[in-house]
Amino acid sequence: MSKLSIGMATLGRLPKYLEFLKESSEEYISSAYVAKSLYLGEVQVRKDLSAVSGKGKPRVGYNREELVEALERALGSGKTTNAVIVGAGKLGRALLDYSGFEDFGVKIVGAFDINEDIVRGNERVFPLSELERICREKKVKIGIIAVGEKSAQEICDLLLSCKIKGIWNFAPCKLTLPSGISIVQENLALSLAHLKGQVG
Amino acid sequence: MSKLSIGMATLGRLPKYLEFLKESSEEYISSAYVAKSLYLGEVQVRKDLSAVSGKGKPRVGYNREELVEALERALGSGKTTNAVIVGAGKLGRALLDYSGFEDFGVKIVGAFDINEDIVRGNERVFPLSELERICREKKVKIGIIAVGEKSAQEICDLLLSCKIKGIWNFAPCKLTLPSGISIVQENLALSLAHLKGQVG
DNA sequence: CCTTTTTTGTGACCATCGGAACAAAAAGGG
DNA sequence: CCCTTTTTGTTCCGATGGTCACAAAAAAGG
Repeated sequence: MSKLSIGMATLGRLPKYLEFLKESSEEYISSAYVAKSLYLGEVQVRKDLSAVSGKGKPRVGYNREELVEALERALGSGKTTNAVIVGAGKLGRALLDYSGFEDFGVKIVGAFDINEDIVRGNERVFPLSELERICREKKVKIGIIAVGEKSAQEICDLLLSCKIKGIWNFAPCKLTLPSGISIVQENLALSLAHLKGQVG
Repeated sequence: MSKLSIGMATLGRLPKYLEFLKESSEEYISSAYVAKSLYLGEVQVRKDLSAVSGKGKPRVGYNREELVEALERALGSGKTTNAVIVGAGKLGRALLDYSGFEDFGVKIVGAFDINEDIVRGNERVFPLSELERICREKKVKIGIIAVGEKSAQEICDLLLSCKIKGIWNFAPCKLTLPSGISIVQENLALSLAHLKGQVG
């Protein structure tokens, strides 16, 4: 059944299903086929798909078109959320170029930086002074912090004053925010540390 | 007690504890104080610390110096693991500049790219043809894939031929590898999608 | 010495996630 | 019409992670 909240792990796989199903041209597709193609478990695929649609036919599989529609609905492809990046250093520009956010219905409207040289050199980078105006005009809901640890809290407060509802923080520090604002703390080093533990 | 394997969630917090404890100058520190300072739960702090040391004194707290030593041991600060980045686009260079890997005892020895302009313009970027030699000389154990989806598998195979033991893959695709090789799949868009679900 | 108080350490519970096993449904063949 | 086969959908189990509650230990004060 289509639940209101889809688990994070499932959500992460939905774009892969969507892409795969769009490329196919079968009328019906089985979970086993999808699983094999994407190197996933069969049960996992069925659970994921049942979370967004639950309309498979035994002995036949899933109707591809129905499934594509259901996936697009779940991913909110129709209802795009706008986001901004603050800090247009290497990380900020990497995120600006990262193609993959659209898969989840998130559009990066631009990056903002205080350094005028960076602003001049990049089409989608704007001066920080325009942050408030653009957030207002584009109804931006998500702010991505890609500045250093020292200015992260300051930028966070600035974003909050722009009526941002969610923060994605790449700076390696804890931010203080009022309740009602969502935050996701990214820690790039963490995955690497885990890998180090495994390779000994 | 000091277990052989520390959970990933715990591991991610250890550098914060270490940094905080190094900055302090108390002889004894309580879990409540650490928790409050780092915005964590008290029990979480105690469980984390007991995973690396387990030497707290009731009514007194943890001996700061002992704890710092235990944390450094757990993070393998003494035993650094070398890593290379393949692909020196914006993401690769952002990772090259990211300070925070050292906290976990991982040293990025350099990035590699096939584009000679990028190689010439960056001191720590080398031509891909030197990958094998440098991996051999520096005993590199971890390879970070920061190239596009199309060449990811090819680069993965190349890294394997350089005796890499672990892969950190930023390309949004599944890689096929032999058993015995560890892989961590990074999905930057996933966190953002989760945030979108919360603010939507 | 004994009680109180503070702090550590751990056991119990809940949520998420993934995999295995199994029940249910639908097509197809005799 | 019934039996087999394929595929879905669900239920159960184990592992991880986080929080609450409580037991255990050690200092402090009478």
